[in-house]
Amino acid sequence: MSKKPYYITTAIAYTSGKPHIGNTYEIVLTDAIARFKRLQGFDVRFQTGTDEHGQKIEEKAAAAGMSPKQFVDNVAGQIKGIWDLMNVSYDKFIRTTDEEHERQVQKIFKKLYEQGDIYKGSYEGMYCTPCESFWTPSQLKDGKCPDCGRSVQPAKEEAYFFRMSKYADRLLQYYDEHPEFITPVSRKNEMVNNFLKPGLQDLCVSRTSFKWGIPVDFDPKHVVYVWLDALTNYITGLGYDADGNSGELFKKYWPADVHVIGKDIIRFHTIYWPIFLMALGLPLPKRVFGHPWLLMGGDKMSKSRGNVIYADELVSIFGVDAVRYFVLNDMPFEGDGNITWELLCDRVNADLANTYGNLVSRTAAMARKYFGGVLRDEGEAEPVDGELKAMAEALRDKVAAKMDEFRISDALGEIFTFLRRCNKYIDETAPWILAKDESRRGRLSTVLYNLAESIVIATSLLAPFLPETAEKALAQFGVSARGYGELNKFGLLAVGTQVSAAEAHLFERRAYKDVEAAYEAMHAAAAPAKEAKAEAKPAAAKKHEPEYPAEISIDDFAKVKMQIAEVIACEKVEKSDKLLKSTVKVGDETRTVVSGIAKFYTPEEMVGKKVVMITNLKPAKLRGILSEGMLLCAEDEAGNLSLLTPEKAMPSGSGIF
RNA sequence: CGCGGGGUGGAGCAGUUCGGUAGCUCGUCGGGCUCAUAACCCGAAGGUCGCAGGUUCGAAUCCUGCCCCCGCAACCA
Repeated sequence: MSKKPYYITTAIAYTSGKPHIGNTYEIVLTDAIARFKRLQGFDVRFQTGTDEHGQKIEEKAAAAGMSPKQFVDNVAGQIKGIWDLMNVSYDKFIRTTDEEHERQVQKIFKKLYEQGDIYKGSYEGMYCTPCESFWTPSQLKDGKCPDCGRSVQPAKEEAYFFRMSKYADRLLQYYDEHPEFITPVSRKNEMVNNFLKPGLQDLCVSRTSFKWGIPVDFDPKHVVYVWLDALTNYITGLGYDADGNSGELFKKYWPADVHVIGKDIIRFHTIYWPIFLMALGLPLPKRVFGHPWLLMGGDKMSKSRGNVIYADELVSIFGVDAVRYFVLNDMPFEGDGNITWELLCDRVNADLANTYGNLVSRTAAMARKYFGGVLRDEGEAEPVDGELKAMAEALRDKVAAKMDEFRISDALGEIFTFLRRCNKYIDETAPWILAKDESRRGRLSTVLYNLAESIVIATSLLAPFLPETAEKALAQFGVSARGYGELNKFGLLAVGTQVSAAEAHLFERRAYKDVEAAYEAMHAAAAPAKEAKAEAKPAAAKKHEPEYPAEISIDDFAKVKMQIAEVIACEKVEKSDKLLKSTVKVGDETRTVVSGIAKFYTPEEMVGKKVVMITNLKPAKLRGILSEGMLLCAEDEAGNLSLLTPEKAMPSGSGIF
């Protein structure tokens, strides 16, 4: 009997930086599903990888003084390192810079072009240079830019487009015939109502404004734009060939059983990707699972700190499986999940250490103490045993049912409900009392056997989620994981099995205080002065990490003209929570500056301040107001801002060197 | 009228599709037990299910309006 193939993928990670715990969640989630499917006997292929092209990477690489390729090699290495750290059992790690992928993307592009699905067109419209925006004639106000009111010029940018509308009906039909295609189903209506019903726009699939991408081979000033490049990884990674010479893997595994992705890119996976596949004449994936996001809880943990948490930091404090457990267990099926240090401690202590770890220790300890570590079963059953056995035998299918719906947290819940039942069984049978009575030795042996057997079953089911721990736990009982086919039967543990003589705790309880201290210690080395206010916002902390070149010349510095400016008037910008519009005097000149400091300064206190301003910055419009410069601020880790002011009174207009 | 998600005992969540005694974990309090990682077991307190209307014999669940929070977007020169 040959195993049924099961192809599962994650979205490929964008190589613009180190992935945080939220990104890591997706891969762990997918890994748990993949491992569970393997346990169930499927021939699983699990693919993940990195998305490495695009303007943003081109820019980041330049800022870091590297070539784009060096840059992505470095980040892809980091990402792979974290996936490996998390014990992710992927079969293929694809990179969009892989030669074979690039070659196939070019072929696919050409094929779609030749069959008329892709056509050459252009963005067209009236262009406002300062705003860097295109406008349609109907958007213009009196023939001028609706934002800044200045004149616009007709402009055009050449690009290739994909004819989406042609396939819309077929796609809707596919949705109808495959109600499970979009999971959770609630997202389906969103797609239909927002994108399909109003009529699909053609999708731009090439760019000329940057170079770091896969060139269109018959028109090399274009590079293939992200989605056609990224999405096709799912087939190129299997050896798909656009000329019809696809490899064995592709024949075996395509179409995918499930694409696991973040809910933000559901649209691309449930509209554009199926349509690309239709155009290529390929079957569509069976399912797309859009999981929610993991958010860093608002600063609920005492003194706040920067909010971005990385998987490797968590692992160094809690261990791999505790982190896996947390993200798998605490992520709701639909709504976004929260992560806080307190919740993490809570989970590790209550579930992993107390319920599970302690159950394993106390069972093993009793086996050692009462029977020298040998598990026997003298068959003295009592009615209490029945409930335990029935629950154990039903567990496998309950877990599987939850897993089929991707309800990971519920699946774990089933296992832990059973583990709690095991703890209760110990109370009901009170082995320490049986041990005092020589005539109850037989009963005692049966109780311990039942416990060990229950642990083996539960642990075997836990293995896809906590692979390392499961191995350790089973080793305690001198056995290896039980096959799926036997997991619904109670009583298969061999009599005479020897429990390991060494005591071992699966998980240690963690005090919140200690965890906090450990985290601080870890950061003390990297960032000495880290103190934050409760208002710290993750975005603020993250955004201000410009990647500076190692050094610049004095000429670079000389380009920036900074002067003292005096604020003579200031008001809040309407409909903005961050912006203040200031009128400043620089020498004899009066200028308007818009600054994102409303959270830290009131308009009243701004007036009269002498501040440092960049006066030769290209003007830009913010909220429709032209800002003619920039006020310099210092920003701490928490995102708190402080304006820079001269230390002694200086006249406005003074230069700064 | 930008888009979306959410408001259920102190905390985190389930339940809302197809209305019918409000459920789980943690925490708190009380009790039990001692094999075990101050663990485990039992019991209790604690909820106007955001607000206001409506439909209904009956609404957390359906309808209408409103309030609040959070993402995204806009925007932080």
